[in-house]
Amino acid sequence: MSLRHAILGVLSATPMTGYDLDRYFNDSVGYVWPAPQSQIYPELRKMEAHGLIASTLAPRGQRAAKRVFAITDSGDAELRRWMAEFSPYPPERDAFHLKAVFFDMASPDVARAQLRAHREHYGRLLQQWQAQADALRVGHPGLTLLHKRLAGRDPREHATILQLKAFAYEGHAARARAEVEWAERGLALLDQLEAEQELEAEDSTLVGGDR
Amino acid sequence: MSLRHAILGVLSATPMTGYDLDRYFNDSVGYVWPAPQSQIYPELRKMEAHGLIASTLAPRGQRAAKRVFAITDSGDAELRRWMAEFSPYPPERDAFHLKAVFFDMASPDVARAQLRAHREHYGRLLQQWQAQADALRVGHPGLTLLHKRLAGRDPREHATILQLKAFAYEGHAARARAEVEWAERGLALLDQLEAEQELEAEDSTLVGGDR
DNA sequence: GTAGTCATGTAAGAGGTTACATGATTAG
DNA sequence: CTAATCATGTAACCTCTTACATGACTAC
Repeated sequence: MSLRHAILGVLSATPMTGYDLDRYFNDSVGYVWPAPQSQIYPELRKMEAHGLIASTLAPRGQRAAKRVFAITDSGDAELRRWMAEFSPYPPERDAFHLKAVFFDMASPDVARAQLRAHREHYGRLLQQWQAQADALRVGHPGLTLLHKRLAGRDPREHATILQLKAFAYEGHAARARAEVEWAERGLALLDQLEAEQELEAEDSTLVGGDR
Repeated sequence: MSLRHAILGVLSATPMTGYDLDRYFNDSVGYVWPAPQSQIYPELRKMEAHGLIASTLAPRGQRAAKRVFAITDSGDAELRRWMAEFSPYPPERDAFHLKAVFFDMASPDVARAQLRAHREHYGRLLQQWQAQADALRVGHPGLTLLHKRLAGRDPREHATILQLKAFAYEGHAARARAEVEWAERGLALLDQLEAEQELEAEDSTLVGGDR
């Protein structure tokens, strides 16, 4: 049910169409819950049926219309209930870490290539998340949604809200940094293990008496 | 398809029944890909149909039999192909981090309780993973599956294999540690923000001239 | 006019969760 | 004998992915 709460959270800042939500979740830098529109539109209709959100038709050009969704009191209550609830943690399942468990089945070069790709991948994510957090800390967001959210709150709260949002992004950044550092330790380990192997090979040559 | 490769990886150490795999994935400390038996048994049959594994019936007591699965050459090739392949990364989707994005919607006490629970959860995981990695580094595994795996390998490789397995567990530990540290930074931030709020409240009282 | 964006949907299928169901074997 | 473990399955349901489909609007 996390998509539902992600939508409630976003709509708590401002009303939006399904299309806007799709762009926010998947295109914008601040995406926090990636979801395809094939999931978003049906979920919006379910949420409206449950009374968590309400839609109005807004004109779009001359003939067309678009459906704008706004959070209801019931939706706001559900968001707050979820915030206070201790949600169960899903099992830790990570395809790359699974692969790492079997690195001894592959050549060092294969393992090295995998770890390099892993480092690059999380390096990119780290940059993104950290930039996002930094932008919030120094207070020049450039984020329209955040501005709308702040507009509905007491100005004395603004600094606190920015700090908390930055903290959330730093959580993603911290994870990414842990992956980068782990991959780097792995690359160093592979070098070390290969150097040891070569030493052993030399030793056995000497013991064998071939020289 | 990660369950498939998790199974191939485990069966590359020794043949097993579906029940053994279920226990390894879900009960043992070294679990790397949690999966219920309702997924394991059908997957085993599919894999056998594809020739990746082969089963033989082994006697069990007097009347019953059990089906023991062993990896085939084709399964071994598939495992190696997957090891060298660069698998796409799934989108980052984390329910707790989503919740953190909306901490400004909740009271500091609610956020604090959430972060404490988060710290405890990952603290437990960290202990588990780190203990696992440490046991491997000092070389007293106590893991039957690992012993079976080593039995099929050149003794000169044993130290290397143990180092690589320990490295894999450290990856999980590193993630857990990042979560614990992030949660602690969050708790400190909440204290700081609340202290600032109180100062502001005092200031406005003074300005208001009520004292 | 046409390309790109805005806007909203449907359908098939993979992977995962939870619950139900059954029966043999072993340990006490 | 009884409880726990061994062993193997089915069924319903949910989430997410990928692909297909349609049409209006806007900028050039």
